[in-house]
Amino acid sequence: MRTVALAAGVSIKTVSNVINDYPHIREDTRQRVLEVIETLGYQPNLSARGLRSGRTGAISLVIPDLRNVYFAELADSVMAAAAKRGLVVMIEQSGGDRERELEILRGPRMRMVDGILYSVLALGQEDADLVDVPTPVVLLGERIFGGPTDHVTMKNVEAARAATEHMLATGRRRILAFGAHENEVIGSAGLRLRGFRQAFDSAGLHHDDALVVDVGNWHRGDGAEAMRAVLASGVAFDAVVAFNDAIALGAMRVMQEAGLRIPDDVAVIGFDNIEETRYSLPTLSTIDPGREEIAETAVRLLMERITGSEERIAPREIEVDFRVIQRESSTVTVL
Amino acid sequence: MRTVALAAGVSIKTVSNVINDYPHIREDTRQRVLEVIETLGYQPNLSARGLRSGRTGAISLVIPDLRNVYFAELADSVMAAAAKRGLVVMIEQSGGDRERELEILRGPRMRMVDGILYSVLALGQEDADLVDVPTPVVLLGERIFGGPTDHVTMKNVEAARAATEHMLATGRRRILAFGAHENEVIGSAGLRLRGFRQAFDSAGLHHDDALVVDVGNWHRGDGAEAMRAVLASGVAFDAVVAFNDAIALGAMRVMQEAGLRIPDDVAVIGFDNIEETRYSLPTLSTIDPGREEIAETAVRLLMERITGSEERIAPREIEVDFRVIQRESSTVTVL
DNA sequence: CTGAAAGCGCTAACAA
DNA sequence: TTGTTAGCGCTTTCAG
Repeated sequence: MRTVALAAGVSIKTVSNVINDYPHIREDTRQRVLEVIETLGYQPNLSARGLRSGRTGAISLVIPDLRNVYFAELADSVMAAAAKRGLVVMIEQSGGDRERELEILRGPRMRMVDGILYSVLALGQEDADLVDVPTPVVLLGERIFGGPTDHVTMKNVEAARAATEHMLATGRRRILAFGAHENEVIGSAGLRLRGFRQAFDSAGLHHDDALVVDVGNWHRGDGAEAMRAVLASGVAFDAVVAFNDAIALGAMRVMQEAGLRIPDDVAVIGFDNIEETRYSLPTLSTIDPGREEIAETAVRLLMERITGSEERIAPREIEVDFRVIQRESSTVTVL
Repeated sequence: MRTVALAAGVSIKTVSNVINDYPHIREDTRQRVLEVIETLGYQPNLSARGLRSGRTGAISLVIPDLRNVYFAELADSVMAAAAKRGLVVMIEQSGGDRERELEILRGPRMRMVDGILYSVLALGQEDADLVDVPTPVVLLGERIFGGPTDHVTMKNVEAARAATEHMLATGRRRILAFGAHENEVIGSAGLRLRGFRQAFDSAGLHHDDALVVDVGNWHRGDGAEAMRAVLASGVAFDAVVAFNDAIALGAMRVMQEAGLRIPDDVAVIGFDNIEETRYSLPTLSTIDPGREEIAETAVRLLMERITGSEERIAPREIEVDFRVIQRESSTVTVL
């Protein structure tokens, strides 16, 4: 920078002003400085800037696992939203492990970023206070509500209810609630099960508890395994509301192997609208959780906290809209 | 840090020594300092450290697209390898666009990291010199060989040959080379086609050029589309060697819709061993490219360049071993 | 084994 | 509109 100043015949400060688009600079001075920067190939040292200004231009995205397509797609959307604002994204994987989720939040790495998008699986409502760290945090997901930070999530209850009503509308009655977590009230599984039940209740129908299926980890293999157990148990069903796409796809595979036709014998709907649902055989009906809007909103809220003129604004809870996407797996069979 | 030094009754330098595990410190001094750090909740300022030491502890991973499962899994492996060395990873997506790939490399963001893992799709051999930037770079992928930087890749030719030989061994002869790029010599498509042809040549068999199928982008949808065209053309075939898993899966779907049985009518093998291949129906035979080893090796080489005692070592070309993974899609049908 | 002092490259406050 | 100066928090000589 000193070299640039020298070569352009101005002071260091002027160079700084040019770089930062400080408004009051004579046009020819600016041009001269820009030229010199170009010819010398000068690039600002981000560490120094970070040290001085207290801002690094990076945010962190903490997620359980990139190999999980939902989170890879979320990361993609977050990076797009961040790039629009000139931010880079550092991704940290927690593996959905509680200790690791906390460790990451407290770790020195988080000092390298201006803010944190924090998508947790293991932390729960009782950990709300632990999320209160000096760095701005925007929480994602369904594990903690009413915590000390901004929170962006989807309308889980309503979405699950809509998915279930979609199944009821096609005439199905023996519907699996596929992906429950026993005793969970809050969290994706708990909320989605609640929405599922609401659909039955308000239709004045009874739902057989034998049709509530626990699936531990919501990976494809878990869905496959759980479906095998269901088939082995001999319980009768004509539809599946799966609480995410991965387990829906795993379950579909097992049903097809067992000779069940989808949607003729069993209709299926998932959750997340991952890309693969458009290409599976049959294509999978699902809930679009508004991933891009979630990412965009989360980054926006985080930026507001970072630039922080509104220091004392209360934590905000934002619920993004969803859409029911009907595909082959829940088509009404025309006879 | 000053506060810590004060509270512990030592100098700033001593605190720094403790933090950096400088060897010659009396044990009780170290303990005292560590205690104070703990109680005060001190955390070092990474920007300042970066400014002073010239190292930030971050590396960048430049990839085309996280939504592409192969790259998401690669990113996962890279992050694991980086975490082992205390590094954090910044991911940049290029979209496989040439301008963007170059822009990223030259951008100010790259000043925030100690090194770059650079996985390009659009850049080609003729761009080799452009990759020669001051920051250490390790190149991934098949677009540039013999460039100015270290390079880690898989044995593409050999792997494609092995995949094809696997098909030949199961008695197939009308084998589609699925995913070619016309006129490409280097690059994944070119190399894999070369390996494909080698298998035929050394078996003394002729391969019908009508069975070489161009697929532009190697996304699932492209594979589906290309397979539709093949079926419409009426050309006969009994096996598919697809140059990646995504197009293999897309093609499988189309074949199944068309009533072809896999592997009975058509055997299929892909490339990449993405997780989904273990769960598709049927499960997909594939080439395991040694993703973890690629990531581990790439990070190791990069670290060597960063710590850089071996400044003048010549660029290294490393080819990682692959494995043929046989699954349902290429099982020999027992009659 | 520990302390003092310099300076990494930048921006903010103030002065001219 | 531009220049001068101080200092962000740390590591690194160099002395003790």
